[in-house]
Amino acid sequence: MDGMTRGTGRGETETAILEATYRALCEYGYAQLSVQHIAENFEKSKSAIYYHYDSKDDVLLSLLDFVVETFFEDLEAETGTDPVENLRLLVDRLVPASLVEEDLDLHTVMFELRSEALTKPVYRTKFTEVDRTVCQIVESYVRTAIDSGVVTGVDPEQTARRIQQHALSAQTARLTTEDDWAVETARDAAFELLDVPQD
Amino acid sequence: MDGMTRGTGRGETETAILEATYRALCEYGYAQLSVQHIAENFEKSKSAIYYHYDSKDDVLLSLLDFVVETFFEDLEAETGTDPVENLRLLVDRLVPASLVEEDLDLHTVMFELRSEALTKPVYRTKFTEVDRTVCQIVESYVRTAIDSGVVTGVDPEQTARRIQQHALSAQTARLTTEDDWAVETARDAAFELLDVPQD
DNA sequence: GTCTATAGAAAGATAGAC
DNA sequence: GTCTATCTTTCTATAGAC
Repeated sequence: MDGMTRGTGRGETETAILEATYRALCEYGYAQLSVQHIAENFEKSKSAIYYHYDSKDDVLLSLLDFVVETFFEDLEAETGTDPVENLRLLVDRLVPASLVEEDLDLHTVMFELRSEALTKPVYRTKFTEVDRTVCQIVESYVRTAIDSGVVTGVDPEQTARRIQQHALSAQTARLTTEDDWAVETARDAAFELLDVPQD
Repeated sequence: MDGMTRGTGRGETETAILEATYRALCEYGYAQLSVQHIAENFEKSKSAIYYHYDSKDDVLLSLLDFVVETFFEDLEAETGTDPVENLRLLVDRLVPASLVEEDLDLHTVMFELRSEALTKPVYRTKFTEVDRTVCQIVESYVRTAIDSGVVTGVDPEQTARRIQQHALSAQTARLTTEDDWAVETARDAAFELLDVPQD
């Protein structure tokens, strides 16, 4: 039994293909990505990819699910007992001041796939769900903080939506411009909404 | 002399090619775009495109300039005399509640090109400049409103940056999800920053 | 399941006539 | 400047051996 693939309906080879696609997508971007590029990041041959997936589109749709799973696993990892601290950590993960390479790659792949939502309804539906789920997670954390009495005077739903939006704009700016003040601006705004200091 | 091309260094045919590329980009998206698709939206042949441009990349880089010019022309159009009203109109153009098809296409093309900034430094540099310029424009409008005494208690630079970020997140959400509350959230937040009612 | 080899289509780009 | 025709490369996907 492979720990990485348990319960996802993906075997080891499928996972290896998706990881190769992930790396190739970081390197080339969606527009320049070919099955050959995927194969170069994969220990087996190009044909093996077609044995496990019907088409290039099929691989990329599976990658979408794979990446979204990873994103939410990272987002909800290690929760403590202090509601305000948990909220702070959540916002910090949603709008990180800086990214280690691993997280930068995840954001890059997410954004590359998101950009396909402009022309492909399946992608659009998926990212609608992603953004809704982010809002729901933030909202639940805000509600817990309110119930504990430490955070007051905020509307959980509106606050969650605004934080999600700040995360989205920070991500877009970080990945598509050279300026990093956008991330700081978004972080400041997000923490201001909660009347919670950043550290 | 053609009014549309004056001072841009583009002839009629170059402009027609860029307009065709614009339409093809809306229809197919950057990843699926081919020179053939451009030619299908163009009255002349594929070879004519190569006579006027060195390569597909060359066409798309020219489109980038073309689209950015159009964006800023639209943004700074028709200024009135009331500083607060001008500011309201500016924010309304940056974060429109809804888009007519023409503006939706412009935003779509801008976003398709922006997504290339992840892998292409030239695009990244351009969008860095775009976002900076948007901030500068908003900042100048805010300063004018402050000088007139109607808007008070805001830092022009920070406010401008936040408004630009709200515009970016609204655009991303509008183009990549099915939910439209994101746009309302961004608009509300932007107008709140100025303590100016939306209408 | 994985390989090599290749079919078949589409891509970017050019040649040469007009 | 624009055309048709074509070159060359690259792409997606498959065939058939192992």
